[in-house]
Parts: sequence; C-alpha cells; structure tokens
Amino acid sequence: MDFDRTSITDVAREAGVSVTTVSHAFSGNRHVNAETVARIREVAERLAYQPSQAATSLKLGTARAIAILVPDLASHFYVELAVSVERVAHKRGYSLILCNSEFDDALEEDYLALIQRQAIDGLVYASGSAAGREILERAAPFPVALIAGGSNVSAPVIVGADHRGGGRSVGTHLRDLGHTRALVISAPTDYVSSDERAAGFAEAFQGSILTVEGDYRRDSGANAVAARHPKVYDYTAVFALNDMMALGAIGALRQMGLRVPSDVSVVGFDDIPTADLMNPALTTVHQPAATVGTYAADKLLDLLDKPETAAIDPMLVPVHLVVRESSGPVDESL
Amino acid sequence: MDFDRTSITDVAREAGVSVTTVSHAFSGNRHVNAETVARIREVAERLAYQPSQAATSLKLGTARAIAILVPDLASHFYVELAVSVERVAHKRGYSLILCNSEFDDALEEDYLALIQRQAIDGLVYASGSAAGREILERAAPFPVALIAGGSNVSAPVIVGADHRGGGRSVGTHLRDLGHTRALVISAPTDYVSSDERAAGFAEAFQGSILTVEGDYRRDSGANAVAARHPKVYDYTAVFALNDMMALGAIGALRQMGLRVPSDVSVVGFDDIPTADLMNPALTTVHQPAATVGTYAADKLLDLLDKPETAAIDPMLVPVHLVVRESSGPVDESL
DNA sequence: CCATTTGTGCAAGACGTTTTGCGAACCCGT
DNA sequence: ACGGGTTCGCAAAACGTCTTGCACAAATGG
Repeated sequence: MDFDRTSITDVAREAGVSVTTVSHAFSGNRHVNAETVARIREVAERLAYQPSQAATSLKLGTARAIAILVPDLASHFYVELAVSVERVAHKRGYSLILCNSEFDDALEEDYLALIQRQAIDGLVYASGSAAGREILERAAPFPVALIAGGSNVSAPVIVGADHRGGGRSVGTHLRDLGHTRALVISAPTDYVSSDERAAGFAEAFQGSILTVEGDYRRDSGANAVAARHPKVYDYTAVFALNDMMALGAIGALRQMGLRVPSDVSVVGFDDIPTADLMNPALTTVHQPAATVGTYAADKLLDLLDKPETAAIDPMLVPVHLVVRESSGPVDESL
Repeated sequence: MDFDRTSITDVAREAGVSVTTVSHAFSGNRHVNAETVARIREVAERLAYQPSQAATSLKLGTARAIAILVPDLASHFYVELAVSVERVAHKRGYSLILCNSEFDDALEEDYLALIQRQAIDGLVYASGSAAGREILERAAPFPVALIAGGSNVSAPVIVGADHRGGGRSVGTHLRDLGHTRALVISAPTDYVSSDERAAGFAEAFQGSILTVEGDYRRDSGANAVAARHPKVYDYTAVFALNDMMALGAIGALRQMGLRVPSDVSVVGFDDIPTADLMNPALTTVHQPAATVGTYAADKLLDLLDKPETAAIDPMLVPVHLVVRESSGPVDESL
C-alpha cells in the first residue's frame, strides 16, 4: 500500500548528519549547534517528516492522547464539554479520543480497555454510571479527571458543576413562586448528577414531590406528564432534570390544553443554546460546561506533563438559575 | 510511575505456553488447540491483558484509529455526524480521534499531521475549507472519506448531503409562496456546502437575491437583517444557510417590529432538534447527518479492512424540506 | 601549546509485539 | 512400528524511535 514513509533516517541522510543528531535536535536532550538544528528543521519540513507515533509511543511509554468518555454526545452539555477538552488537549499536543457510551455499560468497558492498551495517557470521565465507576476503581492509579463527581469515588482530578446547588435554586425559585406540589422528571438513578439535582431540589422545595423517571430525551418528558395529568396528580410545577425533557413536558402540557406557566410552571436544566427562543422561553439552570471541561483537561494534562504536580482538591463549579418565562406564580384562582 | 504492565510474556508464563502460541491464539494466524486458546483467553482475562497499542501499531503498521475533522462541533450537524461515525468506528474496533478546526486553517494543518505520524489509518474530512482541501491533495492516496464533497477534489470515499438540492427546494418553496425578492444569509464561501446551498437556491428562486455573509452563528443572522431592513432593502423572505442564523434573523426581525411569516418568511437549514419548538416553528431543510456519517465511516473502514474493496462512487444523500410556520405566502396588502 | 569545551558520529540496546522456519514431541489409524 | 497430521516451542528478525557511553575532531581559552 504505502511503500515509503520518510523516516528519521531519511532526514539524517538529507541533512548530512546522523540520526542521533536529528533525534537530539528535536528532543533538545543533547545540545546541538543552532545552525544544525535549523538545517534539520528545514529538511524535516521539506520532507514532511513526522516521527512515527507508534514508535515514539512504544519507546517513550506515552501515547500523547487522552480520551473523553461521555454517556451521550447528543446532549448539549457533553458536546460543549468535549469541545473544550479537545481545545486544551490539542493546544498541549495531545489527541482526543472520543468515547460515547450511550448509557451502555458494556460499551464503557470496551472504552476503558484503551487504558490497558496504553492507547491513552489519561481520561476525562464524564459518564457517571455505577458500573463505570467500579471499573475506574480497578484502574486505580490511572490519571483520570472525573466530571460531575460527587459521591465516594476518588480520582486525581475531580471537577463538576454544582448540580445539587442547581437543584436547590430551582426548588427555592418554585417555592418562592408559591408552588407546593411538584413533579420531577428524573433520570437513571445510577448517574450521580441526576441524583444530585433531584436531591438539591427536594432540599429546598420542601413541598410534596412526585417523581417519574425519564431518560433525558424529549419523549420521556412528554410521556411523564402525559401519564400523570396535573389535575389528577395535583401538581403545579414540573422540574425536569434536563432541558430536553422540560421541552417535551411543555409540549405535552400544551396538548392537554394546559398553559405554561399560568397552569403549570416548567423548569429545566442545562440551558441549551435555544432555551431562550422557546415559547415560552425556558427557565433553566445554566451549566458552564466549557469551564468544567477546560479546568478538567488542564489539570489532567498537568498531571501528565509535570509529574511533580500535587493532587488537586475537588472543584465545584457554580451554576446559576436563569429565570425566563416558563415558570411563574401559582394561579390562585384554581 | 507504573512499574509493571502485564505483557504477552506474563500471559504466556501464566498459561504455560510460549509467547508464540499466545500471539497465534489471538490472531488466529496459526492453528492453536481449542483448549489452549480457552486457557490463554482465561488467563488474559484474569490478568486484564491487552496488547500494547503502540507495539502492535508499530509492528503491523496500522493505528486502528481514524479521525474526524469538523469545522465546528458545536453545530448540530457535525455532532450528529461525529456520533454516527464514532458508533461505526467503535463497532469495527477503531478509535475515533476528534479534530475540531473551528474554521481555522492552521489548526487543520496541525490535525492533518496525524496522517504523517501514522497515528490514524483514515480520516473523515468534513471541513470543506479550501486550505484543507489543498492539503488533502498532498496526502494523496490516503484513505479519506470526504463529507459534503462536491467540487473537484478526489477522495476514495465521497459522500454528502444534497446541499444544492436542499437549497433548490427552499427556492422553489419560497417562489411558490409568491416571494420574488429574498435575502440570503450566507457563510464563508470557501466552504463548499454553503456555496452549494446558495447556488441551489438561486437556481430555483429566480427572483432578486441580496446576499449577506454570516458565520453560522445566531448573532451573524441577527446582524444581517439588522443591517438590511426589509422595508428599505425590499425583500420578503430570508434564507439563512443554517438554522442558528435563521433563528437570529427571526429574533432581529421581531425586534424591528416585523412579524414572521406574515411580514417576512424565514427558512433555515439543518433542522436542529428544537426547530419544531420555536415560535414560529422553523421551516428548514432536514439533513440526515447520521446516514451520511454511517455511510462514510463504513465505506472508509471497508477500505481499510478489506483492501480488495474497489473505489466507491460518490454518494449524494437526499435532504428534504420541512415546512413549518416560519414561512408563508407574501402579504399582498403591503 | 596544552587543556577544555563544543559538536557530532557510531553502535547497540530497548520498547512489546507479530511472524516464520525449523523442528520436536505427541496422537491416530493401520 | 510407521507415515501423517496436529500442536506447539525456540530463536531471530522486524517495526521506528530514543538513549547512552565512548570516541574523536574542531574550536576556544589561557
């Protein structure tokens, strides 16, 4: 297929030096005359020489790559996370391998094999499944940045948005509006971020709460309210654990002839890019995904690039409630 | 740091066989007794052995990885594309390296170095920049799947959505509605997909067209119409080359006190997941991103996995117009 | 002019696999 | 007991890079 790849030997020959010198010219490991370096650089450029990834990787024991493992790249938060992680990885000379588990434990396990393979030097783990966490424990001293951590798993880098605080601010908001009975559309409970959001909400809301499990998708939000009519299950507010489900809920509410927010208020979580364009504009919790991703990636790469780096304290990134039109005071006339 | 990695030698010792046999047990390259294979498998499992990626890569000359290069992962189309490509890659035993050029030619060049590095076996190139294409030419016989191809660049796999057809259907739709003067909010012209959309539109619309260049973001859509008031620039319809700009345009129109679609119709492109929830619901062109991505990845990997595969004819995936509420007949009373 | 520094070459080993030719056992049926 | 098949070990080479000890020349300093 491909016959001739330009190797370090070719560069050496062309530049009239030994491979030793070429190698040192790049690594800086041994002093090389400035002119020689320049000449080598020029030749390498001309021949489009790049050292074989596999060879350097094998010799140096480093892959110059990290991976990001997310449960659902279709979700806005994870996209923004991946983008920000990719940006710092690239800036620091690492490649980013994308792993999308789609909430499937078996897939997660597949991806985690990249560690044993030494195909990656570090991992940004943003999929909070119980199974995955157990696996992470096994991979013990491996450099991983845990996103949306919380709980009892330890990792060299832990950073997350303040889901509990976010949930709490939603609870407060709704309670202040006069609501006392709410429906929360939750999500698979082995994902800590969901648990935290729901727990924070319960803490602050202090009213009666009915919980229906969703799966983060629009349909599940719609189904949740469709199966529990507000009038019969008696609630005036809905807290969906993400925006998509909130949107689904609003749609279903509409179809039932109910108005948002005069009949029932709906609050989401994430603040997707079009949340402000909805009708009504969605009240939701804004997550600074890029901040989280950038911080996680930077700390993770610090760990890899400068071994003298100490362990880092867990970091909690604040979130904030964005009040728009989908939430309002309870209609006393009811 | 890490002292002991379980190598193939460890597995051999533990299973009481030679490394030769272990290797053959996995590769199937030489017949090995079924019981022996089972024992080796069991031991490997127990020791959590995975062959070193670097070593196999070096020996076999294959990285078992491909990359996807997109201009903007924040855009819905590219996310869906990446997700579908990742799915196929994983299913077929490849890793996917994410490259987000952010419309920056320098970054593209960085990423393309992965090819020389032999860090990837193939590439899904979805960033239609002129510079990138020129680079691709240099990497000549490299297995690349070109997305949104068109134009004159050749590649082993070419697959794209029918942007021209999509643009055409928008043109037809608007013309049939009675519009004769339109504003198109375009995008950097060295990206072929944009050119195609605009060209198709012009073909079918056959009215007077005013073009303003945007950058695919909401703001640029808003700015475009803000700078050209419909009443003074005299148009009754706008075609934005993607949904985000269309949404921006609608917002700006609103702010000018104009109604959509009774005063001016707005059509987008992409059909983002919340397009149907807008107010008004957005008329747009649906792109089957997953179909494109799956096809591209499958064909690309066919090329890598079975060398006997012949070159593939370019494939054009049909798109379709989704008429919703943001477009309507011209108001004759004006 | 001798001592030191600077710049480089040479050769060899290592990283962990995969592959291959050459046997050497062993089992089977006859 | 013999030819043929099955199963496997051994040893060596190879993939492309980095590293290192030793050597040697040229340039520099005193």
